Amino acid sequence: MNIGEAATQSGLPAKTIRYYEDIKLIAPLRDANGYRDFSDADVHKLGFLSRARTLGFTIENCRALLGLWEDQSRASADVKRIAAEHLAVIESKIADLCQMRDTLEHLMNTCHGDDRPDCPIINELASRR
Amino acid sequence: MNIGEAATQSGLPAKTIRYYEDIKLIAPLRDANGYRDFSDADVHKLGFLSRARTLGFTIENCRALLGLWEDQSRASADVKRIAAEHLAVIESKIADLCQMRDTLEHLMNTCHGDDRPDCPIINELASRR
DNA sequence: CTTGACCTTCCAGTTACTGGAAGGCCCATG
DNA sequence: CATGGGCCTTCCAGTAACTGGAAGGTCAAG
Repeated sequence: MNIGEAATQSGLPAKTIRYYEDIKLIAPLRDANGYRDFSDADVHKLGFLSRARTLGFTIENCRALLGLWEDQSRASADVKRIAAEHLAVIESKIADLCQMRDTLEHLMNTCHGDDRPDCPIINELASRR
Repeated sequence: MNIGEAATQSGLPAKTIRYYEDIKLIAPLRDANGYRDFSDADVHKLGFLSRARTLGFTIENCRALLGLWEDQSRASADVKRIAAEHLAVIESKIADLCQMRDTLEHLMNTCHGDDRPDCPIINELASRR
């Protein structure tokens, strides 16, 4: 099938699929006219990538996971380790963002937000520490 | 003062400070030898930028906030609006990450993570939907 | 005078795409 | 048979916010 159909079926934009071929995550065949020809297996792989990316795995994580997926004899521990590392990254990001949110919320609560110039948000950012 | 001292005082790497000059967030004077010469006001501004960036404001947010900081007559509502928009972005990111975390945690709990090949994490990623 | 710590500019790379230009291919309609 | 629209192709550039490194100038100490 052509890239448009593969895009529809996998839920990934055609541009992204071409990019994934560029970085050698997939290698669809080519028709005589130069068009990419995606097999069901290719589309399945794209779906895998789409789901892994949705879970926030990096491209290099995805490359590793694809390798493990295709290695019928890999240990589930290998997969779990990648997932655990990724989970740690996610949790750390969440913690950072929550910290930001709390600080910002606090600042917002102390700022009256009217047309007067006095503003605790700016004051806090400007304060030498 | 030289860039090294400005870096120490502001907590920003010298590279980042040069970058901020590049994109016209700051405009330190120059000594006869070509070295940047940072005033206390410059360093203060760098501290402001550092704190705003720590709170996750984008560079363009920072540019706007700097403008508001230097405008003694701006309304606090202007600042609060930027902060509120930013807060919404942060909260949306947190929600996305929490979603990822929950899904990943669930998958990790169902994966025994030993040396057998069967792995629910991979299976889930591979499942056609 | 040399050494080492500074400083300068410029170029390239990072992540994961995304937009757009220029041009080829395919099918249906007039 | 021509043409138009919708596919497809490649290639180049841009995004955000730095970061690393090379090549070379400056300065203060010994």
